[in-house]
Amino acid sequence: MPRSSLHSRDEAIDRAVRLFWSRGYHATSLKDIEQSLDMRPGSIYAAFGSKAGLFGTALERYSREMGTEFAQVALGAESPVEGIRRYLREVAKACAGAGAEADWPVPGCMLVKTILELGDEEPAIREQANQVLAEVESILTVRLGEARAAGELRSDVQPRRLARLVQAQIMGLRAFAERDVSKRAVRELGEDMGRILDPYLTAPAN
Amino acid sequence: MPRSSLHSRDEAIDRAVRLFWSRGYHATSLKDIEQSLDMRPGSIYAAFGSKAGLFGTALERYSREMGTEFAQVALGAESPVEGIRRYLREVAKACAGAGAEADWPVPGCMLVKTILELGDEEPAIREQANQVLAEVESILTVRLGEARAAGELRSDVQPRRLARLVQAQIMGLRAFAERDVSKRAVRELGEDMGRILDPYLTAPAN
DNA sequence: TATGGAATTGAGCGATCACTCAAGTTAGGA
DNA sequence: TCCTAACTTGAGTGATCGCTCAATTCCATA
Repeated sequence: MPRSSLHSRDEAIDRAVRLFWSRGYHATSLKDIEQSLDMRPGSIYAAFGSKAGLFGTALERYSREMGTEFAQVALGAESPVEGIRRYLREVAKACAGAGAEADWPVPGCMLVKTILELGDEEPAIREQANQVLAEVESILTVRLGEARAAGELRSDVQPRRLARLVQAQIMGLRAFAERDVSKRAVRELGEDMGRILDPYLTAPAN
Repeated sequence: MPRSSLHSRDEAIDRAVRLFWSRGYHATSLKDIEQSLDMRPGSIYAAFGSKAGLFGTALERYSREMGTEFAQVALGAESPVEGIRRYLREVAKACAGAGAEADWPVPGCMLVKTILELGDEEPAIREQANQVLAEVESILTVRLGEARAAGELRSDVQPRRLARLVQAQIMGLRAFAERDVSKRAVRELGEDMGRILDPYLTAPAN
């Protein structure tokens, strides 16, 4: 009976991700959103409820995509630790190539940008980002626990603690890449961060 | 002949630092500034020109204070590398204790928050933050060069490259500390980041 | 003590903010 | 071929944005 939707919700969310990811929450106006999604205020609010609602939906999509990307890169490696190293290299590459036309509009992680930008305002969104970052820590913890069980990591390694160190590497790498710095420097940094894991290995590296 | 100023410019800038540091650029309104500095719009604009001007002045003050803090902590140590390690520990401690009443209102670095928040908008401010971050890299490079010259670091260490790794540690540590995570986790992270330097030392670390 | 002038005030500027809703559009079912 | 209901539209809401400026205050000097 009804009229069908003109816009694909999927594509709208994708565009919102790029928009909020690059500009952040406050600097993105509804005018920007109307233009980028090619939707008028009424449709936007019918579909997403509010600006904060759209941001939350976009953040959820971003988290899922980043999770998939990590799984693809890391699980394709011959070992958990090598998977993390590969991921750091891939992140560095994506950071170095970031731009409007690229996969990543900016190097910085949208989750980190969110918890840095939103303090006490919009606590629901902040909590959402915190939740995802906690999940990332747990995923890394599991992978590193497997690595220890497999004998790749020293038996005295604390998986959760090392997971936090790894997560902080990713945060640091992506924040560093927002500087006005050469692509080479970013790739070298990704490489050096991978080597941080060496002292945690049972066997001496390479 | 004229009327003397009621407000201390110094104190006004200090308050602006805390305000912008915690809330960021966009989320801080002139209403907030009026309240925090106890100044009316006219006085604010007479003294600082614009909101962006005040932010720039605050960013400059922040940078100087952070530079002083690093110098005090790092130069008091027995060696350059030990100085950096001490600084990472001190940063972790400050992050863990951050809050409205503390020295640091939030853990995140104002310079990093700035380059993450401001993209193409306000390019002058972004450039200012970039400049300071480049100076920090250079300061670390010099210190690490001295460490290599003194035989503390292996002769094949590239000071600039290691400096970038260290800077990314600080960025990562302070970004991580914005998560809803225990103080203990933050302090452990600072400790673990200090140990990253071990493989770069000439003498085996204990 | 009178006064020149810097410092301060605060009402209010136009612009933009996130958001609403009545009216218009359009496809599917009867 | 209507009718109906979901979808879209865009002018317009009050609030708030960064900012201006004429009027006022009050100290340092003459």
